[in-house]
Amino acid sequence: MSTKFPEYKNFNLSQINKDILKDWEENKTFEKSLETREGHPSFVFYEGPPSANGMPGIHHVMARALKDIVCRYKTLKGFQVNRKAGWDTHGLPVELGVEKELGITKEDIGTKISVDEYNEACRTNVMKYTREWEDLTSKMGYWVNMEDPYITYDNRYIETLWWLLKQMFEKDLLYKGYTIQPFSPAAGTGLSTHELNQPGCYRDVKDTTAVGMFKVARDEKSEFLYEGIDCDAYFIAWTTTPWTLPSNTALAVGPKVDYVRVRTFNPYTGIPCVVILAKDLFYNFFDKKYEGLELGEYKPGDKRLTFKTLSEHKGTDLEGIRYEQLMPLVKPEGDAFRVILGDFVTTEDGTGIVHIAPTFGADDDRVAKAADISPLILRDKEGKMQPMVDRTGKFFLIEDLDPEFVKNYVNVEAYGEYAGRFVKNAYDPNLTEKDPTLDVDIAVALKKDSLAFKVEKHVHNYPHCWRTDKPVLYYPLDSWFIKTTNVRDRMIELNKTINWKPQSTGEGRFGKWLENLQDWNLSRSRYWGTPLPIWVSEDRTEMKCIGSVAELKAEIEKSIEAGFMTENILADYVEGDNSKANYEKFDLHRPYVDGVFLVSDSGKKLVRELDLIDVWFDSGAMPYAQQHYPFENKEEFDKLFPAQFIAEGVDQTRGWFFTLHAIATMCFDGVAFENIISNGLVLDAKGNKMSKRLGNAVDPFETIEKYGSDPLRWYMITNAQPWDNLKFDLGGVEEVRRKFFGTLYNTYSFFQLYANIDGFNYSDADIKMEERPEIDRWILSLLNSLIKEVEECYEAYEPTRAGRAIQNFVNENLSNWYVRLCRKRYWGGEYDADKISAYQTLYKCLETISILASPIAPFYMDQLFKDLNSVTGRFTEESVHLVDFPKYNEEEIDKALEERMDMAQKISSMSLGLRRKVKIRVRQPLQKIMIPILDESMVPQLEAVKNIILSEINVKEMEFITDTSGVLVKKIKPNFKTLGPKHGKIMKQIAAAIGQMTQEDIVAFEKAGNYAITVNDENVDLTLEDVEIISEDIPGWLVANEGKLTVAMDVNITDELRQEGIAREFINRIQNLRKDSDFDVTDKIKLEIMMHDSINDAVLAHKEYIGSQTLAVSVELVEKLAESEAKAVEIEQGVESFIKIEKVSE
RNA sequence: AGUCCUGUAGCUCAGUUGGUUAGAGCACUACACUGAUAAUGUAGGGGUCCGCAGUUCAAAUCUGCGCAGGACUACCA
Repeated sequence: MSTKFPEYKNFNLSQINKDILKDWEENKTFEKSLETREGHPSFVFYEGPPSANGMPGIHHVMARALKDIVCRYKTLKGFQVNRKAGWDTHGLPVELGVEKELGITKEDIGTKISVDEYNEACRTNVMKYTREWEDLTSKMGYWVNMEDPYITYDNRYIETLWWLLKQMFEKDLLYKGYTIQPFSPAAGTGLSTHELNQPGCYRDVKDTTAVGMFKVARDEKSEFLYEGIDCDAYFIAWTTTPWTLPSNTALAVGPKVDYVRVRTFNPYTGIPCVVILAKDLFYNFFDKKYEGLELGEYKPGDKRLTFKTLSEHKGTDLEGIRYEQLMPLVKPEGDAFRVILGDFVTTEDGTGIVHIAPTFGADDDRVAKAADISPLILRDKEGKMQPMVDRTGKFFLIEDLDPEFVKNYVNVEAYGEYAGRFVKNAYDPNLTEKDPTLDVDIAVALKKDSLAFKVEKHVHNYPHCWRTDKPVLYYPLDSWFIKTTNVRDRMIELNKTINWKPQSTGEGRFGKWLENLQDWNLSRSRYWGTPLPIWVSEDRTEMKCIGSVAELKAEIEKSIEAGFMTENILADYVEGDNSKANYEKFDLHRPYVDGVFLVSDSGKKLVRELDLIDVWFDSGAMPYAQQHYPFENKEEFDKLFPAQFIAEGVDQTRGWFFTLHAIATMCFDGVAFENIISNGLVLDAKGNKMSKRLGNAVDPFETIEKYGSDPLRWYMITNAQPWDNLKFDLGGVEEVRRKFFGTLYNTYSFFQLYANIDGFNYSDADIKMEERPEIDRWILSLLNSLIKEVEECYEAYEPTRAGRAIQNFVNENLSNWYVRLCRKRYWGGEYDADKISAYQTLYKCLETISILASPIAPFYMDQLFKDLNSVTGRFTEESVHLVDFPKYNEEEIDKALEERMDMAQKISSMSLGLRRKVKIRVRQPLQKIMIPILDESMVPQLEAVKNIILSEINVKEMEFITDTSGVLVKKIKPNFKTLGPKHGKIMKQIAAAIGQMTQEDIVAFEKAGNYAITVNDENVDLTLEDVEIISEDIPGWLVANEGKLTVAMDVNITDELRQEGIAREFINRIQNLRKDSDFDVTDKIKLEIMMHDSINDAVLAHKEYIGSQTLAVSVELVEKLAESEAKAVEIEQGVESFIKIEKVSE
């Protein structure tokens, strides 16, 4: 054990970072933090897997610091906190990265490059930055087990996913359907919302829009719309994509929207007609100017369209009314052309009646399905159902359709006009933007047939494919779904049991999302990902879902017997052997699984569905898959699930948080996590998003290298609540380094300096609390309050508050008050009980801080802990991260003491302020201050801290004035908190009445204890509780006040005081000189002072005092000093002397 | 478009159950202190608490409507 506390020449947190890291590695501290907690209750934490195909950024430090803080804290509290790292390895970003690197597109996969080669490239590429990730993890001090991470492409991981999928399959939660999804005909692929949200995808474009006229079918139901008219009635509906009009099969009206029936004329052909539209949008189509005109004043070709409102109807009145197909090119197979209700219909634009083409709009599809309306479907040569537009973006050619279908459903002549036309010119290699579009041609045709009410160009925001720059279509695509809507209510219910930080993300963002939950689209038409383990017969009547490798192996055997396969790719796999080697004998990825054909129970050949599953399923399944459950860890699973804590960015709300929750609900009917922190974004100092492109991204490696990770972590955690966005500013990191770590380091250096001189090693018994001086008991009281507060904050998952409390304690209380006031106790003098108490108290504070702050600043706090413990050996643990969290001692918390020290601080501060006002420096002693006493309890409180105040402000006496003489000028203020509830409305008058009280009134009030006033003929009885009386002034004195406290200062300087002041000036100069001469703190000196009339008396009178303060063995006043060996000093304005100091050897 | 978050000093942030002089740090200015010294303290200037309306004796705080910034989701005639 060392005898000296280590001394540092400089303070380099970056170096400490490296030293401690090395120490942790050598001593296996992380492993020990788990081993020493073996057999303790476990705290379950899940690590959300990052993808290692990109470099880690500064925002990762944020999320990981949060995780680390909680895990380290829980370890201190005695829990065993296993944390397994993981890698997210599948998915589109990986594939796109590889495509870019290899310079290929999706279409090249399987042609220019084999699927096998492609996936191999992905497998390599995805781990490209593994080393950088591991490096950052280590340097930032994030403790997580990187030795044995879970990797989502591992066959064992995939096996668990298959098992989960099979659970869902058997619960009937998997189905295949189609949805309307963004589709890029130019790229021939569907687009994920992620791709659609790339910057610049939504652009303003100018398209031809049309208002179509849908003729109301006249029957019993619609008769009221034909009442009193002599022409046809039409619903009018607007569309920005006229090419979808041939696929119209319904019209939607708003249930609460009011509609009007208007007699007018077709603006293009002048034919009389009646149109129906939303009342609110009436004037968008009819000009107010012509309101008064008679209908008959209109002549065909006129610009001024006359009109007359006939009747009003509710949206609900229109529901169910039938209309004639607008463009009868193809007949639908089922029920269609009916008015339905749509909750999304507004009267913001259009006509308040919405054209529904279920094959080309997501909303359209949804409402049509709900109302049993058929989409307009064609049948192609293979007999497959298709929308009117093929995958290249053109209307199907007649020769590509099933001839039987064409015969029965297609109006060949009418359809032929449009067959083969591209719906956007951009898709047609032969066309430019200048050529007439299909939209225009359709609009023209409608005009000609008197079926268009308005045709115009319109600018709207439309999505474009980020790869081809061409417009996107909404298009029906086949997909596998998980029926999450079946468990929606259960998910909402379970979500209420989760502790979200912040609460609003759980209730609001996540909760609302659950309420509007749609089925989870599981399919991805890609190559690198977990294959869907479903095999289907060609006629789609039979299918099998495979839930394990063993099951697949057995099924392949059957298939070989049936003659569909010749070889079992799983032949070498040994069931029950969970070793890595056994699972590396095969590959569950494409293309290998695609080559597997199975046999159905009735003997049909089964082919695998080519889809991969959504990568979010991979990560959402990590609670089970990281354990290879249920193939391994089946028995102890209740110890591994659910997580007590997870943390990720708020952007994961609909990602990881959702998939974790969904899978846990469906497969285990429980929550996957109990407490969760979702942190906000890390922005640059100006509040902009960081991006490599803009060059404003902060490099975490550089930052840690420069400052060390402690200030970085401390800054990130304490600057703002983690769920608020952080405007990251390196200046803030620097400030934290200086203000918090610098102060703490200074405090330690101070302690170390004197403790080493006195040989303090905490071997003495603890000085009893009651024997310690006031100021020690005070800082210990605060320390215990701090332990309590910090513990509560950590328990509540609020590290920000914990860090701020610690910082405040260190800066304000420990350094700025305790150490400052106690300096003299350490300096010189005997090694007595007071000094021991001082060392023990300061030591205790530093030691406790090192533990309390260790979760946030793991490096420096460990260094501090080790440095302290290296001499005292108070802990057997070698690292702060292995000890137990301190217990606070309620008995040591003394609120009265904290309060009176607070008064002492205020009085000192006011007194120093007064000195400044009259320009009397603190070194000059003054005779006394006076403090008016308003409340008898103040006297003992102030008595107790009297000496602290007097020495702090360099004043000899403190006098209390109880106002019997009436010298105090008092001020009275109403106490709104007590008066408000009692008197309510007349508060203002009461306040005014109190304000007008005279000095005599106040004195009388104080004596009697109550006071009656009359306000608005109402008698109000005031008690002393209802007011606050402070003394404001003492006439003739220099006075300051703050709150209830008032200080009056005697600023007369007697000769005696002046001499003492001069002595202190001397001491100051001598100390400076000692320091300039590089003397050691303990060196003894001989001192000679040159005489000067103004100082001689002072030096003589305080010779002893000067000597004791400057360690001078002799103090001599001399006539003359040679200039070469003496130093000139100015004691006060115009008074100069010379001093000579000389070191004396022992 | 919907949902959620944020808006307080030049900057970064506190601000308890509504209670009457709205705070801290940084930066700036001045002064002081200093054997903790590449520190430190004291004071000063600096505020439409985003706006408007409402509730209340009393609103930075509660309610409503807006505005601005951000995130996510969606994309619609």
